[in-house]
Amino acid sequence: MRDVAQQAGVSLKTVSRVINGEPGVGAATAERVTAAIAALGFERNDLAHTLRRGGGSATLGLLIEDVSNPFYSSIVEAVEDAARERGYLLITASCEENPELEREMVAALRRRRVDALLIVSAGADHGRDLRTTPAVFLDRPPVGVDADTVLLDNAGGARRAVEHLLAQGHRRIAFVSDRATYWTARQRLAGYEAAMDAAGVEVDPWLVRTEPHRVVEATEAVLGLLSLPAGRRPTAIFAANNRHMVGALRALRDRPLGVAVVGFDDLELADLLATPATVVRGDPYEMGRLAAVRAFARLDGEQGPPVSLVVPTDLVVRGSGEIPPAVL
Amino acid sequence: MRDVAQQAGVSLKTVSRVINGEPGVGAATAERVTAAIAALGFERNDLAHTLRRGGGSATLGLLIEDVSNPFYSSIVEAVEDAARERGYLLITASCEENPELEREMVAALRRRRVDALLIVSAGADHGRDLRTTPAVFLDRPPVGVDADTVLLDNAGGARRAVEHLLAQGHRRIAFVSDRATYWTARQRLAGYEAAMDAAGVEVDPWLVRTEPHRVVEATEAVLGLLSLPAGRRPTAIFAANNRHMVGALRALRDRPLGVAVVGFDDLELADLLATPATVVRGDPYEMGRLAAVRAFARLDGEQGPPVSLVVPTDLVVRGSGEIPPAVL
DNA sequence: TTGTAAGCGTTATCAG
DNA sequence: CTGATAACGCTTACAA
Repeated sequence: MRDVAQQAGVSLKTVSRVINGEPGVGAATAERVTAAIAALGFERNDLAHTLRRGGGSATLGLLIEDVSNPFYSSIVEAVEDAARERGYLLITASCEENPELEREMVAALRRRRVDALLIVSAGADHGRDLRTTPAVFLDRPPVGVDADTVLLDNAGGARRAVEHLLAQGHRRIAFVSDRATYWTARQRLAGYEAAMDAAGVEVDPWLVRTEPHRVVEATEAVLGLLSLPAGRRPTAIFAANNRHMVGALRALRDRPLGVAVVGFDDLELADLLATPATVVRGDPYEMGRLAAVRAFARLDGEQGPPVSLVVPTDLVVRGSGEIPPAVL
Repeated sequence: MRDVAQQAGVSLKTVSRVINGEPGVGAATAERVTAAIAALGFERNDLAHTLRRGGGSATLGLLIEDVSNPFYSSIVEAVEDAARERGYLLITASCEENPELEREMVAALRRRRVDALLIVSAGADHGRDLRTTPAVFLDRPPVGVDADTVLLDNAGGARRAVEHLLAQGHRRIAFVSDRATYWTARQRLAGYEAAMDAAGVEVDPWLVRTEPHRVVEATEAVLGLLSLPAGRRPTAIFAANNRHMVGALRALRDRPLGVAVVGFDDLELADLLATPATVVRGDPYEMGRLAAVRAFARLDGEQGPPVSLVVPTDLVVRGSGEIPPAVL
C-alpha cells in the first residue's frame, strides 16, 4: 500500500480512501491511485484490515460431522450460498463426532476471529466460547448453554415413519440406529416408542438395535435381525438415519425376505433403487439456510433470547415401506 | 494479552513467549502466565499473529464446483483431512462453473492471505494470482499458466468404458456429456472417439449429445435418444459424468428398452440400484489427497517446475453395462 | 480535498 | 531470563 501511495504520489490515507470507496477524494487523484493499484497488482490485506477495523473478518465457521455425507454437504451448500450473498467466506471443518476435535476446531476458528459459528455438535460444551462469538446449533441442541438452534422434528418424523408401518399391519417393527449417546438417535427412538405405544404394540427389546454407527455395522445388525427365527423376526424395519438405511438396504438385498423398511433422511438416488426407498426426511438445505439467517440476524445486532427453530419432516412413499407383513 | 501480562505481573513479550512455547522463561514465571491466561480465558488473535509474523495464516483455500456433488465433497474431505493433519484450516467455496465468481473468490481468498489455493477451475485465468500464492489445479488444468495439477485419466477412462460396450457387440453407442466448453467433457469425448475409431465403428453424430448439464437435461437428452426409430436408436449409452449417468438411469427407468449404460464417476448407491451401475471411476478422495500433498510440498519450499499427476480410473462392472445389444 | 499521527494485537530485535 | 521499543498493513481521529 505504501508502494501504491508512492507511485500515485499521495499519502497512505488517500489510498485507503480509494480502496474503500470513501468520499473526499478528487477524481483525478482517485484515477491516479486506481492506476497505481492496477499497475502494482495491489490487493488489500484483509487480515490487517480486520485487525485495525475491529469486528468482522467476514468469515463464518461451520462445524459438521462429515462433509462426504450428503445430509451435511447440503447444509454446507446452504450456508455457503447464504455467506456468498453477504460477501462472507466459510471455513468448514468435519469433526467426525469427536467432541475433543470439536473443541479444538472451535478454538482455532475463534482465534481466527470468525464472526459466527454454526455447529453440529458432537456434545462438547461451548459455554465459554459463546460469550464472545455468536453461535447457532444445527441438528442437535447445545449442551451446557442456551443458544440459537435449528433442529429437525426427529421424534415426530420417527413416529410418522413407524405409524406408516403400523398402518400396514406390521407389529414386529425393528428400530436400527446409532448409540443412544447421540441426541438424534434418542429422539428418534422416543418417536418409535411413542408410535408403538399409541398403537398398543409392545416393543420387543430384541428388535431395538442401537449400536451400529457405520454402514457396515448397520448391515450386520440388520442381517442379525433377519436371521432370527421366524416368529421373532421383524416384518419391518425403521432405519433411523441415512447410514443405517443404506446398511439395511444392503442387508435386505443379500437376504430378500420381503421385509419393509422406512428410513430417516432422504437418499441420493432413492427413486432408482431396486426397491425405491420410502423415507421420512427433513430438508437439510433449509436447515442450513435457517441457521445462516439466524447467524446473520445476530451479527446484525439482534439481541433477543435464543431462538429455537424446528424443521418439519415429511414422509415420502416410494415402495420399500409398503411391503405387507409376511405371513410367518 | 495486555491484561494477561498485567495479571501475571510480566511484560507482553513474556506472555508471547509462553504462548508460543519459546524458551527463556523461568518455570515460576511461566506458571503465573499460564494461570493468568486460563483465568482470563485469553485466546491469541491469529490475525494479529499472522500479520506480524508474516507468511502463513495456516489456512488453505479450496474452490470447487458444488459441495453437494459427492465427487467434490470427497475432494473436500480429503483436503480437510490433510489440512487438519498439519493444523491448517480450510476455506471452501463453490463456484458453480462460473469463472467470474471463481475470480472473485480467489481474490477474496488471497486478500485473506490463504497459504495456498486448490482450484477446480471453471476456466478463469489465474496468471497473476499464482505469482504470490502457490496453487494446485484439480480435475482440470489451469488456463494461461503452468502450475501443479492433479487430473483424472479422462480420455483413458472414457475409452475403457466404450471398449467395454464394444466388446459386447454394441455398435450404436451414444455419448452424453456436458458442453464441449468443459475440458473434462472434451477429454472424455476424445476417449469415446478413440475407442470407436480403434474398433472401426463410425460415430453417428446423432448419438453424440453434448448439451445437457443438469440431471433433468440429461434425462431429456437420453429420452430423445431412446425415441429415435429402431434402426437409429442407440443400443448402449456412455454417460460422461455422474450427473449424466443419473439422468440416463432415470430415462431408462421410465422407458426400459434393454439399453446398456456405462457411466463416468461412481454413484453413491450404485450397488443398490434397480440395475446396478457399471461405471468407470477415478478416486476423488485420492485426487484431493494428492493435491493437498502438492500444496504442502510447495509450502515446505519445494521449488521445482510444475508437477502433473494423473489419477487412474478403473472399470467397475455391476450390470447396467452388460446388457447385450437388442435385436432391432 | 488531503495528510499526519496513533493504534489494532502480536512478534522481532536488541538491550538489560 | 526478561523487558522496552519498533514494526506488520491497515484505519480512525483529527488536523491542515
